[in-house]
Amino acid sequence: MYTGAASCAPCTSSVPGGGEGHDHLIRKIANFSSLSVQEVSRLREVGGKTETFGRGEDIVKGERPRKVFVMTEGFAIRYRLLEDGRRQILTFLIPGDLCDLHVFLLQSMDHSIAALTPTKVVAVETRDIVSMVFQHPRITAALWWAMLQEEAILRERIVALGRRAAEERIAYLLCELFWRLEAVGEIKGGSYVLPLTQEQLGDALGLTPSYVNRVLGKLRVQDVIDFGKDRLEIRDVKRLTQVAGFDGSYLHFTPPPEEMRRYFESMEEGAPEDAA
Amino acid sequence: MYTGAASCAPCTSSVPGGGEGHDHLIRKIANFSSLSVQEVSRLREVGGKTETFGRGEDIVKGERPRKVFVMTEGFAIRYRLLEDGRRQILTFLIPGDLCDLHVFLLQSMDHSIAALTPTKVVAVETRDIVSMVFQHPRITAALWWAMLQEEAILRERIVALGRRAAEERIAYLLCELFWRLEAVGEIKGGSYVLPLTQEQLGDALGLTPSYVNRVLGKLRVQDVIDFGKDRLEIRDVKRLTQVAGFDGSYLHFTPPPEEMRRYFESMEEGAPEDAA
DNA sequence: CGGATCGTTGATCCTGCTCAAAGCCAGTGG
DNA sequence: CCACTGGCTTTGAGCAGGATCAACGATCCG
Repeated sequence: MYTGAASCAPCTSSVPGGGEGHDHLIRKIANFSSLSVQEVSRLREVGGKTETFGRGEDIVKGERPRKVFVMTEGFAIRYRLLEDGRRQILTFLIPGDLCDLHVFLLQSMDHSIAALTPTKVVAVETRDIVSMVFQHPRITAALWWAMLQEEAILRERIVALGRRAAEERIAYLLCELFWRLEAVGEIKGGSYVLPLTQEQLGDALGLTPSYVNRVLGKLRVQDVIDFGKDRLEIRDVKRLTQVAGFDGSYLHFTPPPEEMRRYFESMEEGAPEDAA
Repeated sequence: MYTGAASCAPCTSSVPGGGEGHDHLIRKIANFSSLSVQEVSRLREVGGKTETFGRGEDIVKGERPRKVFVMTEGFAIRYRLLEDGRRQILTFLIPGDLCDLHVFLLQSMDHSIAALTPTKVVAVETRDIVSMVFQHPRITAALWWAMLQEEAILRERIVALGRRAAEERIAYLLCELFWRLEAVGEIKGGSYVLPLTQEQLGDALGLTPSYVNRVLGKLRVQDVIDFGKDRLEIRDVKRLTQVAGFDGSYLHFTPPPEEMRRYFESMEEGAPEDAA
């Protein structure tokens, strides 16, 4: 069994095992379930060519999606533009995130994805994903989990936008990114790479750049965080968490219920019917 | 082939075929893909006992989810409470909606679901869903699609909360519900059942009850809508759409790309590998 | 009839927006 | 090495969309 780095607590060791492939993804999944060595290598071999995008470049435009992307390096956003130029950033994509696990069913994307920094993605053929899904229940479960997490993140954003004040929102987002980056081993000490302008932060949180600036300033003066030059330093995690009212349980970095694990394992060897 | 009511345009005929089971679900799916008669009956037989909930009752509390629910009747909300009592409504559930297609993977729910009106749901065993998924690729595709749609709705809500003004948000939500109800045949003429208080509307849109009231008043005076007594009457769809800046394409009531359809159909008869 | 819940309206306040100008780089070109 | 530029941050002054609070009507229901 490959268990990877299964803790939620700080941990900065690098991922074991070979190439540059899906290490972040595998590591992220390891927070949730343990895949067998076989499964891990099956996952690894599901790779297409690596594609590279420059800062600001669109990874997926509005049109019909063809492939699934796995982020392997960089920082990207999903976003939507309104006709009058208003922009809303929907999510941030970090290494290990799946771009569009099943959008191939759709006629068109309802939003775009752009790289904020030089970004690498592995493009996987839809067909490879689908056949893997039908062959490896445990991998399927892991991918489902990733989708669930993604959805939970969206819901949490809704809560933030609907019911939290500016300061809370900002603190919340910073907490969330901390946990997510943590889960793929991208946290060094108390800080992480955050290649965002204040305007982009605002576009994610429904705020204007100047106001974001003021709030950041306030948090800096209070020595809670220091956000500058593409890097966020968290000076006081406790305070930040508290300001945010953050509770990370929605990220579900926690193994699934025991029976479910068993159930998926039992499907591994054929007969899906005879589950305990 | 069962094609059901596959149009997006107004249509009020009732769903053909037997019992009270998953008719709304099947009808909704029919907007997107056509299932065979076999598949439809397979779907129909995946039913557990029907459970009933009264107005205001919780359907799913915070705890560990065990089953998948399919809404067959009524109107419900997913919501989250913050510690200080603030509430955010995340989504509205209408007949044909799946409650929690794969949350069984999680240790705990991060939000709750409550009935706004007397509501019926069919509780399906997780295991039945999972085995159906592995046996019927086309059904799987349909369920995936439903999940995608759900996610798109969440994203669109984020856009609304982040970047739209109060009036736009309200109009937007009303448009969305119109389309969704339309897709399951719950629109009569220009109006639909909307058993919401203004406070609940506010909780969904990040607004206070009084302000919701003012905006509704304004829209009523302008003869765009009339919202009263658990029913919304749309007086001027064009104006409403325009006020909202609504574009329904994110709901993806549109068949999937041809090759994908073929691909899933090809998997129907065994060998997942030999796709065109 | 009394009580609850919900809708309506007004007065007032404040969070966060707008607009504008000035500083601060990092990169570029001379 | 300097000047210039363009993006980003910082700060200020003023404004407004929507919040708050409070009171009063409806309506429903036992």
